[in-house]
Amino acid sequence: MNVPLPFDPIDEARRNWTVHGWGATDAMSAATSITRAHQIILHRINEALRPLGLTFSRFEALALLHFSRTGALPLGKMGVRLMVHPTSVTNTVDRLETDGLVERTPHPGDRRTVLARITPAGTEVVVKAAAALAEIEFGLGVMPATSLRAIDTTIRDVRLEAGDFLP
Amino acid sequence: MNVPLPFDPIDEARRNWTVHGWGATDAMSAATSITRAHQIILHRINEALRPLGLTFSRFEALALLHFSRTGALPLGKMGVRLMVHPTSVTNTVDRLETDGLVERTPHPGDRRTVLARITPAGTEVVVKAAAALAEIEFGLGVMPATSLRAIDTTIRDVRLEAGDFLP
DNA sequence: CTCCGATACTTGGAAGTCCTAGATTCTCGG
DNA sequence: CCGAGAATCTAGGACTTCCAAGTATCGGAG
Repeated sequence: MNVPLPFDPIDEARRNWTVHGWGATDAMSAATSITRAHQIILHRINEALRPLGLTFSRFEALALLHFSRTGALPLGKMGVRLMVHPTSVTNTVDRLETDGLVERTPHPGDRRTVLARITPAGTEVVVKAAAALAEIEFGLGVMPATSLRAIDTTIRDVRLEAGDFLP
Repeated sequence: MNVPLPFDPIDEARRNWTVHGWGATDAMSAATSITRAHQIILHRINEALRPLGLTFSRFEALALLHFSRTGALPLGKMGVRLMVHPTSVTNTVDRLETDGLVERTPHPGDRRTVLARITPAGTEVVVKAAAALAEIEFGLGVMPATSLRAIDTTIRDVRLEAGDFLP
């Protein structure tokens, strides 16, 4: 399988970065860590969802619809809420529709807008998927609750500064 | 442009998650935050590298070669050090080679192995790119040094548990 | 010395993300 | 009321990542 390195590759990068005088070492290290963390948890999450025929992004879209009052939302609004590009939503909804978990319906009153509506099959799957993800704790089982909260709080500043939402 | 939401979408997800009794709310929140943070910094980094004709993954590969004693490494070793799949390295080196920033050379003594060697053009570009990234602080300029360190330390546990390296 | 499993890389395919560029449809100011 | 600009979605392309399979090579067991 995957043999672990005898040293931490990010520590090694820090050393090299410092030796070469490239600056912003802490930021480099944090950015690399976040990238790797994303990779690890995404892999674990998708592994847990595979038996259900879902991926993380499709699950997120499905959960958003499930949470909505009427079970339907305009694609554009979904993109904003999920913080992804509009074309990604089109792609995601395409797949979900192919699998019968969502259906597109016209918006009454605005013919530009398309609504995605979760189907009964979609509801059934999203509930199972949520249980599967809670089971593996989103791949973050080793992290104590205080660390999880700390990550949240710290990253909130970045999201805020990036203009995701108002204070 | 991108109008900020009047509320934090991750907070909203926490509420929904809790109301539905889906469990592991803190883990869900942290996983979503990490995903979003990755998205934000990757976008900023690639923006800063675009004028140089690089992407983040290509920069990482180039920097690794630049740091190596001889300027050349087997592709397999690069994959382990960069913590990505072997086929991703093949892809990345393909692009870098097309742009004349690295060249493939045979390994003396093992004909299975292919070495990627950084070229003078590659060296020139990677130094400029490092300066550009330090300039924008890897998209993490808002984060104080203590937060950057905290992120690092916390995520180290996840990477360790994922088998990235030995303690 | 030969054979067969392990290693190293590449190919082809599936997913996801984003961007640029259309085609519709709505809205509001003149 | 009508036309220009804004808003909404889709199409096509670039990029990354991964997986599954295939080819070539090495190296140790018998």
